[in-house]
Amino acid sequence: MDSENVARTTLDDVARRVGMSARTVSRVVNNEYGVAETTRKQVLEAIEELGYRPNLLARALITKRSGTVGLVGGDMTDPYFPALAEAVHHRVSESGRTTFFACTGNDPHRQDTVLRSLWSYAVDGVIVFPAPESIDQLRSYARLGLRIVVVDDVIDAPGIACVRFDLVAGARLGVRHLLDTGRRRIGMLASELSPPRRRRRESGFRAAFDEAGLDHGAIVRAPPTVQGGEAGLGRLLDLEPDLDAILAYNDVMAIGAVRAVEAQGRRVPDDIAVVGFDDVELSAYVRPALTTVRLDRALLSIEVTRALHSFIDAPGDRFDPVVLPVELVVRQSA
Amino acid sequence: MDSENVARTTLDDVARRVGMSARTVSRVVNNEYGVAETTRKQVLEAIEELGYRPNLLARALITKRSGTVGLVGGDMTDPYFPALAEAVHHRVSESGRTTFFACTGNDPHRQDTVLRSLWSYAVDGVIVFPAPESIDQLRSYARLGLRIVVVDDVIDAPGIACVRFDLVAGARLGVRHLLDTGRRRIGMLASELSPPRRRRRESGFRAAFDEAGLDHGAIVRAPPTVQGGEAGLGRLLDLEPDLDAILAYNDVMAIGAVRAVEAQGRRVPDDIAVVGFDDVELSAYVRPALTTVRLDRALLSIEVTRALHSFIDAPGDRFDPVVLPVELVVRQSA
DNA sequence: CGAACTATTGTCAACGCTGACAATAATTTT
DNA sequence: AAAATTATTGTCAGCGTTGACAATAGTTCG
Repeated sequence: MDSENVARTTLDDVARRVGMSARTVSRVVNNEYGVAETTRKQVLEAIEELGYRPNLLARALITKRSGTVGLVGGDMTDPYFPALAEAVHHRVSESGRTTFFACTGNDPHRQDTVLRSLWSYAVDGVIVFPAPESIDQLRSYARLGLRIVVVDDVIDAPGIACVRFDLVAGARLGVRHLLDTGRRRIGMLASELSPPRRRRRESGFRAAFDEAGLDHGAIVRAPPTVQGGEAGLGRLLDLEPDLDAILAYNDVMAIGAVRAVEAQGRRVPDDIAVVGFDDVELSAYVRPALTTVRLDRALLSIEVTRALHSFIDAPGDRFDPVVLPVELVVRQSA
Repeated sequence: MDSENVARTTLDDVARRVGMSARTVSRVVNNEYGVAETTRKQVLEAIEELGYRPNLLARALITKRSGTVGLVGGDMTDPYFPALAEAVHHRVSESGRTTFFACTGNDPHRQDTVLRSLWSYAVDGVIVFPAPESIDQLRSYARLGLRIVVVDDVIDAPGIACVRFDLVAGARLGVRHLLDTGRRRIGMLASELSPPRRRRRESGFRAAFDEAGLDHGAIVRAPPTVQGGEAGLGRLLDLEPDLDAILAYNDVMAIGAVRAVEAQGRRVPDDIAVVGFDDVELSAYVRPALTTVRLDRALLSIEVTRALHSFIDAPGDRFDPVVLPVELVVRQSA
């Protein structure tokens, strides 16, 4: 019963079986033009019988294409990721490709490992939520021929396309909503993972106050997690004890903030209003339901795969940066 | 500036640069024994200068090993998955391997595509949450030499290891807790995705009543999502209007059930108690916090990678099935 | 009927790497 | 000093495919 020595069935095996050359079998497998109908049938039968499966490694080694796409995120446990991943997968599969997901933990070193693997497996392209300080790394992979779609950053290089949300506008929207509803002591919970160049929510935050002729409130950075949100809110309150609103980096931090506020015996939104970013499913389920700046994943998945496909199908290596609109979803928390 | 024709640097390129054979360079790259220290340095320099990166495709084609592992889940948006994925990734990376994630949408056909890709890329092994009705498929991939660790199902075949939680005990635990707290009209929200052989929560549910000498309540199957939980609860109430407790397939359904109960103007747990399964992070954040049967992901990730590594490192293709213990986490919902 | 096609199949090299083993140079041993 | 040993490097084939092109058989046409 034991069967360790299961040498994979190869083209040659199938070829021998039907008394033809491997090349002909290859033609059948790839649905190429110019195979007699009778031959095709015979070959297909033999393939079935022998359980032949093409070796994609060998194929990709020659064709330099693998029919796979990589989606590289920072953190799978960020609830923003999974639904986006599903959507991307879906769109990508329409072109007959398989998507593999990987994550970097926002560590440039891990990102390098991941990209190396993907590149080396001749993926047709990757979509990356870049780890901090990894622009040069991305550039160098692009130079090696890897087609890259970068989310949420701007990198001007051949082979790299950029898709991002208009986060500055998003933050403005959030702050304006808070100002409009009478809040004045507004703090911001930012992410400590964002490198300076990517702190666009913070820019928007400041800009909104500038435009209103007001001074902006304190900005505190913490890990973009529930715990981070809780801790960050504590620090924000230390800086500004009579805070009446906060803008959070994402919904997860916002949820942490809400928890921390309530743990203090204060109420959301009565005492402190909270606005998040993302609009993950969770945000509607939580109580109070989160008011948040929606970063529409359906939209993102469309644009990101469009960029990728344009790279794959077109000969060029340029793609104009795309900026996606955002919208404020008002629920209960603000 | 344009640089489309970036032929990858190969071993030969490096070899030519230092005036040695490709084989020697290969030795350096793979840290093999028997290279002069001076040569090694020269080669490393050349590698650096030329930006050489080994072509893993070519390597894997020969060695039949790729240093990668696949984790195949049904649904990324199930919050159980991401943290498990992170944990698995972490453990796997300790052996120097990279993990790729893929999902099947619980569709056997998609699972086939995914496994074919992974197998074909010579992954060292895969961890699979199997799609329904896909046992034969898994068997056949095992026969092709793919090392498989199956979660939550039992398949007796060489090359397949099985790791699962003791869900029967889990359901019993849940029901007993409900009975102990005075509930009598207990319904169950099951998953419509589970094929009969995998309905172990349902078995446990029934068993608990048998043991108590009582008749069990209604079982309703719905999609294992928040919406599914909401809808399922509605149907359960139709069947049994004075329900006072439910056991849900997972936390996500439980959350849906809680929402539906509250939408009806009833209270959790006062009117209807709810017990879930999984213990995802979310369950502690939601209000009322969920009472749930914890399926410890840390534990699962350990066992699952242990199984995988035993396959990879050992010559055998047998691995005794592992059954993991569960525990009831009592919070507010029951 | 021979030339000119078309349809079908085959041959061979190459993709970039490593396994097996051979060759050479340097060092030790007897 | 010759033989044996070790350290270092090289040669060659082949992993399983496909691209480029050759060859053969079958058809069409003037």
